[in-house]
Amino acid sequence: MKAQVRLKDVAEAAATSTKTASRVINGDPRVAEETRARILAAVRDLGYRPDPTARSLRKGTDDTLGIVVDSIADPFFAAVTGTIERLAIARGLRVMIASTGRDPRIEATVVDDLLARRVAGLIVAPTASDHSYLAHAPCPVLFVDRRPDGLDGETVLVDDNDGARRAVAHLAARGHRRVGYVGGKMDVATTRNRLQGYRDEVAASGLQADESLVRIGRNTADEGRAATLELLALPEPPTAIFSSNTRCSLGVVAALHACERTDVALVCFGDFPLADVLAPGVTVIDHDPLAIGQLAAETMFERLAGAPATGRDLTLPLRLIPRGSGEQPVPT
Amino acid sequence: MKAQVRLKDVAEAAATSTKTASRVINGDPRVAEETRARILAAVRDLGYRPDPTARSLRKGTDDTLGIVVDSIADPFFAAVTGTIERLAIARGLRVMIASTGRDPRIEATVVDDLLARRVAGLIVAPTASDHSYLAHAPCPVLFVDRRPDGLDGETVLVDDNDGARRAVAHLAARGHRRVGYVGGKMDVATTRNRLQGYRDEVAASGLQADESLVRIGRNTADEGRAATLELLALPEPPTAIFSSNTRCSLGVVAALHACERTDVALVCFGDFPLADVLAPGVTVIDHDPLAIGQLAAETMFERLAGAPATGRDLTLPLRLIPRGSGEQPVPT
DNA sequence: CTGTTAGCGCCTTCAG
DNA sequence: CTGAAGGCGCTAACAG
Repeated sequence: MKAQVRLKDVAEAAATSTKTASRVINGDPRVAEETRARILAAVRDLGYRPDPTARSLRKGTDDTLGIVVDSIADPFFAAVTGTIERLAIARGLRVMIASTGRDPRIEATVVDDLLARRVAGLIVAPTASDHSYLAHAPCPVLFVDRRPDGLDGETVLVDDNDGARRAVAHLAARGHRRVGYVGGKMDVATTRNRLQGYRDEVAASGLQADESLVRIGRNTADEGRAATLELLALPEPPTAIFSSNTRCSLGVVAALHACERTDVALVCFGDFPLADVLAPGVTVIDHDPLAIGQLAAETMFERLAGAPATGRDLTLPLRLIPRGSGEQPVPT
Repeated sequence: MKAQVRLKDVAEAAATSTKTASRVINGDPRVAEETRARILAAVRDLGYRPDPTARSLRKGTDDTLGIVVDSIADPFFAAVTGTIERLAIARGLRVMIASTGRDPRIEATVVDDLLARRVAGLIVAPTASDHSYLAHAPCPVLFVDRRPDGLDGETVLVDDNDGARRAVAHLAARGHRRVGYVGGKMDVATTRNRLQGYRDEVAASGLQADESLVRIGRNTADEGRAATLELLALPEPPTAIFSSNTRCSLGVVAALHACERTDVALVCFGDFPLADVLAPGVTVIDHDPLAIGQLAAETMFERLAGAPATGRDLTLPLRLIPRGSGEQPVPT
């Protein structure tokens, strides 16, 4: 491998000092035009590329954005992360992505590492645990999808409670009185808020508040499928189901189709591919991951540019998309 | 923010030199037990964490793996990347992920940047362009999904040609003579190989080789949908379709269902959620992204440990999963 | 077994 | 407008 071209080499080739070369590289205007031209020529000739590591060590900061999510393989987070990355690159920023697997200890480790690498900013989907240690982070911190515990962090999210309420209200309006709930583990705020919204609307609409209709702790399609079968096997099964996340939804849909019970009404939190192709189409509460990613990225860019954090939630709107499954009537 | 704890602080607290403290941190055995204990105590007391940037600058290498893929939002690459990341973290390695958007210039930029950051190893899904510049990379390089141009790089992939052939042969065995092809742009080797496999098998099975049946350059679900409608509108439409990638497949499936033409047989390259739930279920050639990620990660770990690259392809097996759509008979 | 010296490549003083 | 010296935090050489 050929030796690395250093700033010093550029300076020598241009018959000047490293500092002046550095000024040109960093766009400092106080350099004579002629000198600048000579240095730029040398940069081109030698193929000089600044060493980000050395720069980072010296400046104490890096042009990298840290992103911490549950799992990069989760389609929701993949879409959010992909959007942020695209916009970051367009602004000349790099991106480091790390997954937590929803483990607070792993989260602490990867966040520590990212901070040690002097990231310019940090975007985190927080797991359940105390995040007060991020109150004095040396860089802007922005949360996505969930509010952090123990800290008034600025957060980009949707109104999970309201979304769940609207889903249940939609079913209630079609006459359903027994609505099942399938959702994830309660260690995640998103899940808690959606379940709360379900319970709020069950109470508000005067639906049957039967705890045997509530199946939580289901984080995979297989668990969602199993939960659905359990609900259908109840002595008094629900006539409608609200699925609280996409992983579950894929299992719920699979179970209903496998049992040929698509007469059971269904509303899912989160859109997914082919939801509109199934028969009946799946009615969803859509929370657009691209919009979330875009708002997160733009907010972070503002913080990096010096705009102070509001500390308030940035709430994105939800859309209910009726496609058929949520409009199934109560069997007579 | 409180000042960073440096190695020097640890050394002073332990009444020794930075070099000895460094030895302890790095597990060098040639340190007296007593000194080691004193230093470890100081590390704990002060909460010392080594600075990866400084270490990287000095050592000329980093414990970070670079991953470069088309798009982190693509489910296939999300799954591959997620698997690699999980395994890397388990081995104490960090991961930097970058997307190219299939643009060779962006690829060159992000690869350059990753190399400038002294990544320990690089895993790349190459875009169309000359990759010979990676022949002398200062770290192990491994390719995934596609073979690089202009370079005998070690590559983890599946046999795209064979998979396409098997898909077409499967349809031919059911009596189909006119099989449509829907696929992506030809700038990607994967696509070229799948189209070649299609053509090879069309010839081998004596099917009708009609170029109007071939729709390439379709990289999104919408484009896949449009291509399907075009095929169905032909004076002599195909009785079966082979879809060459998942993005297309989602559009093809949507179009067939929207037109109520699920009598048209369909085999898709790449499995996707709900493929087994649709009616009929979608027959696919499955290339397991988790297995690809795992093999890539493990191969990279071997290279990092010093095992020389074989320079040969690491080919993973493909499975044809019949679910109904690929077994539709020719209408009589 | 331990410590001193000298950088890695860059940028920030502070003088010219 | 330009340059020389010093140091970011760490570790490889090379002594002791």
